[in-house]
Amino acid sequence: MNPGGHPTSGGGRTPRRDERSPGKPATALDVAHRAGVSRTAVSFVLNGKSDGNIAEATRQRILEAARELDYRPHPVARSLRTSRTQLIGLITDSIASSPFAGQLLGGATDRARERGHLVAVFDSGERPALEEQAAEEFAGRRVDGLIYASMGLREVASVPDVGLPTVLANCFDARGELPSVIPAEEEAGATAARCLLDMGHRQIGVITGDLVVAGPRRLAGFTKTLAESGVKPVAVQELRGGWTIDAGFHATRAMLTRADGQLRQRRPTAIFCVNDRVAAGALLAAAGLGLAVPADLSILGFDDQEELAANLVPSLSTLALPHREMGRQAVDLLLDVVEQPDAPVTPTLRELPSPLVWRESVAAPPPTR
Amino acid sequence: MNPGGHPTSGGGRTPRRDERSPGKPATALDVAHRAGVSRTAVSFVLNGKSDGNIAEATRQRILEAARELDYRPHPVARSLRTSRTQLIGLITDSIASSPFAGQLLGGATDRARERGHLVAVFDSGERPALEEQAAEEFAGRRVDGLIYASMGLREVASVPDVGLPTVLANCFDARGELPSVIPAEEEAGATAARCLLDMGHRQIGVITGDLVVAGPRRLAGFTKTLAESGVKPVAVQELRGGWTIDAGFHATRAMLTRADGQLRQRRPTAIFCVNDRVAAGALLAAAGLGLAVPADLSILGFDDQEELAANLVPSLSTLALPHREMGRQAVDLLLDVVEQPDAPVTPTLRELPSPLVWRESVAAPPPTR
DNA sequence: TTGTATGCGTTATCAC
DNA sequence: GTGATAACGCATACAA
Repeated sequence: MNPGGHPTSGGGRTPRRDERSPGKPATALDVAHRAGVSRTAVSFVLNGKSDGNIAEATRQRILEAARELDYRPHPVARSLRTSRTQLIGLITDSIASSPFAGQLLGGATDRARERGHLVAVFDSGERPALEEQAAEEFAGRRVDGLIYASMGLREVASVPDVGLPTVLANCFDARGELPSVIPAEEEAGATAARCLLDMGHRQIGVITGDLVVAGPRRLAGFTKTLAESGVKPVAVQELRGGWTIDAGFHATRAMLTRADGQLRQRRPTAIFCVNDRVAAGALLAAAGLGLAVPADLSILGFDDQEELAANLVPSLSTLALPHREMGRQAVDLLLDVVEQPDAPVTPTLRELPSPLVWRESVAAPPPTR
Repeated sequence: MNPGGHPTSGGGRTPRRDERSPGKPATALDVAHRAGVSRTAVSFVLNGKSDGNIAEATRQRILEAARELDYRPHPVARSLRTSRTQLIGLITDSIASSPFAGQLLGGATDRARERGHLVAVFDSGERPALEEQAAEEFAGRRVDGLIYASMGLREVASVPDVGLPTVLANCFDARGELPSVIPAEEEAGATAARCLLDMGHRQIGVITGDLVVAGPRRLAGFTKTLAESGVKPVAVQELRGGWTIDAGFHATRAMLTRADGQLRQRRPTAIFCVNDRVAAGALLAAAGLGLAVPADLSILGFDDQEELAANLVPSLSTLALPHREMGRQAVDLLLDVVEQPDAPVTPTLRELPSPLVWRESVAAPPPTR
């Protein structure tokens, strides 16, 4: 209470109460007891509400007592009282099958931790029925909010509404009512184009695919940027269905050779591929045709599928979808609304850039021709 | 709390009190009230302890009341009381970077859900310091137990001990004190061998790698099973470091051709590859050498790296590491000890089989030779 | 400025 | 069989 009091041992006989027997964490009452104050004071100090309420000396005493006792508020008791669990539910259509979803998840858990939250995850495995169920289970568990993450960018028809703050990651809802964070696909296409343009390429080919949402946007940004420099793709191949290494291989051959198997006269000096697998096929096709990459032909991939892109020879320059960052920002978006329950729900749509990952497969075009 | 104890709203209009206004979930007291019994009775019935205590009629009445009110026990309140959060903490060295970790996670969340638990995850991103921190944070959050999962099979030196039940997935501790679940690597090697043997192959090559733990075991099982049939690998290549498509390509060429580039006389009719990337390289090498797969040469991969194996031409037969099952069983192991706190901790080591995934790249050897 | 009393919703211990 | 009553640990309106 006052400096003349007994800051440390109250009685003469060292009862050693400060060393709590392990397994019995200190409670707020213990702290109050030890600091010679009430639980209220403890609560105020530890929640930063001590400003005009608690004397500085008292505050210090409480802080010290808490430290000595290694006090941590019991999260469950706190939750019961505040009706906030500091838990986020993340529902995804497939963590399991995508190498990217993990990045998103990693970003989300990281950021959540920074903001004092845990992320509980549930994988619907592409079974929409389970998503609804998962949402309800999370709601029943009183999570503070929900994140829906999809593996591929897509528009989701309906998100189960269980009365919880919800944000979308790598997807968006038709009615644009929910905050969501997605890749800026058009910009990514533009980045790819600029990369090739800046290296001096003018004869540019593109192998695209029937990607539902992302594809057209990406291609639009690509061709538009090209057009702004007065360049038109010299060749375009559209892959349907399987964007495999094999498909990339054949598409590239078709793009580079004539029917008789000879190299075309007028052929691209650079090819932009819809994804890294296709780019891998392109690499192989080039090798088969005696074209050196990147000396004779530059190849730019998409996705930064690490297991693949970094291990090819030559290693693949590509664009990395911002999965990790989507995870982080989805959490931010969500916690912002969780922590401001009264604020109006702004249907934010954040579009994140896909950074270029420079490796070996892109260089300036060959001087001649 | 309930004003006047009227089951319906006080006013004459819109009685419908049983349809709780959303946002105000029914409590156990509400149920007791509505069924005209005490909370004790409700608790007994809902926790299955009604056997000799509650009259069947009463039991039914309570059940009905609960159903009508759509009562669900408040998990936070329950946790506070039982000091069990029904939460599992999963720490992994890299969800993010591995396509497999997702499977493990999926299996874990699935099984946890079946047993009434949620899985909160944290990705240390290969930073061991963070693992300790994560463990402490989970402990502070009062999770019921911890799972450590690693991306590649390995022995872990020390697992942070935060006084929580812990099990290991896809790794094991040096002292064998912790329950853990890992792939049966030797058996997997045997399975691969038997697969090739059963198809009639006797000239068998293997491209292995310097995989720390799994490699030797797997190879041991493979060669042992071969030996039991009196077969010795006709060629063995060991890859160091990068197990890339490219490495597989060159290793396969080396295995199939002589120094002058001609096909060897005595060459394998089947090759077992350390992983699917290497197998992809083998596929390409075979194609380059004019060998048809699987007609002239069978290729068996390992890992079932889906993005790759299923999309190659021909698609790759391979062995799938039991990641999903490891996740499931890790949860089972963990919850078994969580639910039997008094039982002695048996340092179980479960070894799970890697199923063969039949696709196109393996067939009988060519008749001649 | 500090202390007191109460509620969050459950489970568990007893007397009745 | 049943029904009060006490924790669990924290936060806070309100009284001192």
